[in-house]
Amino acid sequence: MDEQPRLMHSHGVGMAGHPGLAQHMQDGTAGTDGEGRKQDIGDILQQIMTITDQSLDEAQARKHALNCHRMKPALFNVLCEIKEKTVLSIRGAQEEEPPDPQLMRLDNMLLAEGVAGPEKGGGSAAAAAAAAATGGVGADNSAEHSDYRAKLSQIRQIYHTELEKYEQACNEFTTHVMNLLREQSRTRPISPKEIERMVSIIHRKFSSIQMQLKQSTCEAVMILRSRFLDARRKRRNFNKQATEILNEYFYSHLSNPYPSEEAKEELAKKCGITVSQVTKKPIHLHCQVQVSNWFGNKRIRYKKNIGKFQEEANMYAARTAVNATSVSAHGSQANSPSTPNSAGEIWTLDYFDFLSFNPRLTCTVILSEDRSLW
DNA sequence: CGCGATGATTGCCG
DNA sequence: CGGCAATCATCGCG
Repeated sequence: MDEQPRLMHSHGVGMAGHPGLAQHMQDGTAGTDGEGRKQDIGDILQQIMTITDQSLDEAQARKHALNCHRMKPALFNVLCEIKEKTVLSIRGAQEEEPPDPQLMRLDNMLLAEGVAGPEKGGGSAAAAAAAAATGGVGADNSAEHSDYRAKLSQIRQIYHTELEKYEQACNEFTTHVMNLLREQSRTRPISPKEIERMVSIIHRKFSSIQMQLKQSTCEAVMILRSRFLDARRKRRNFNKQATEILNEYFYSHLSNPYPSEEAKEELAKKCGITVSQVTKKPIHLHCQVQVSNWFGNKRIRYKKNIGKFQEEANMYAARTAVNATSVSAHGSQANSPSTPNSAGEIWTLDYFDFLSFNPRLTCTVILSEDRSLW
């Protein structure tokens, strides 16, 4: 290594250019006769003709010599510094980026759908949950669900292989570029920092590609969802037993048909309404929601047209009354109002407002109960 | 096929 | 956040 400083001269590429050429020039100037000159010119021409043959080696040699120059590291550092000041300072501002909210949204969704996350764990856990939930009532829709799950796992697989492919490509490309830059950094000023920046640019580029993948995967899942699980498309009526139970509760709590969370859960369990009905959100605890839906619909529809439900009401009231008398002793008719509206109000509506709004119902209500109102 | 029944969704409100 | 009211979209019966 200590002989490097002399390399340039020993190779003869330093200042005079072509060594042989310089030699001959000197010889030429030394000679005085025209013959010698002609000879020299001929030599030069000859060498010029052959110079292209040597140029590659020549360049290599030159490069090598330059590399090994003792001032090279210092010069390189200075150049890097200058470059950094001029170039990097311009771009330096936009370096850091906050985590993209869109990307986070996509990630969350993929995770929630069981596409991302643990390869088998999330998927099979969700599948198991779905299967367990379906076990209650739906023999028919378990087939639907399995179809859905199959498609979903297909999507998941594609997603993962693509993701892996991208990651691999990213790594390969990064190392390639890094090698290239490292190689080039021997002849032109490239600081490690710059390489780092390049790498981060590459990563950003690839992650934007990944985001596209995530986007399209999300879309695919949404389409799958709307195809298979959109409740409105694939609505199933509750079976007869379930509606019986729900109606029973409704009419026996007619004065306050607002089941608590526990009651809803109880009802859902009793009816076998698990997630048998299709749902939109991640398959979770939708039994209560369904019960809530049912009660919401029932309340509103009952209130809208009590007359139409009168018969039904009487029927269930009679049934609960029979049950009450047959099962228990006589005194406990606390929560079995055999006729509706014994409290004088329909839940939220004041009684008199209600009457004035629905004159045709006055007969029903008044005749049925509560003479004290007269 | 038409129409009422019905479960689910959406927007609004307290 | 839960309930209400309106609305949607499918179901199921005649």
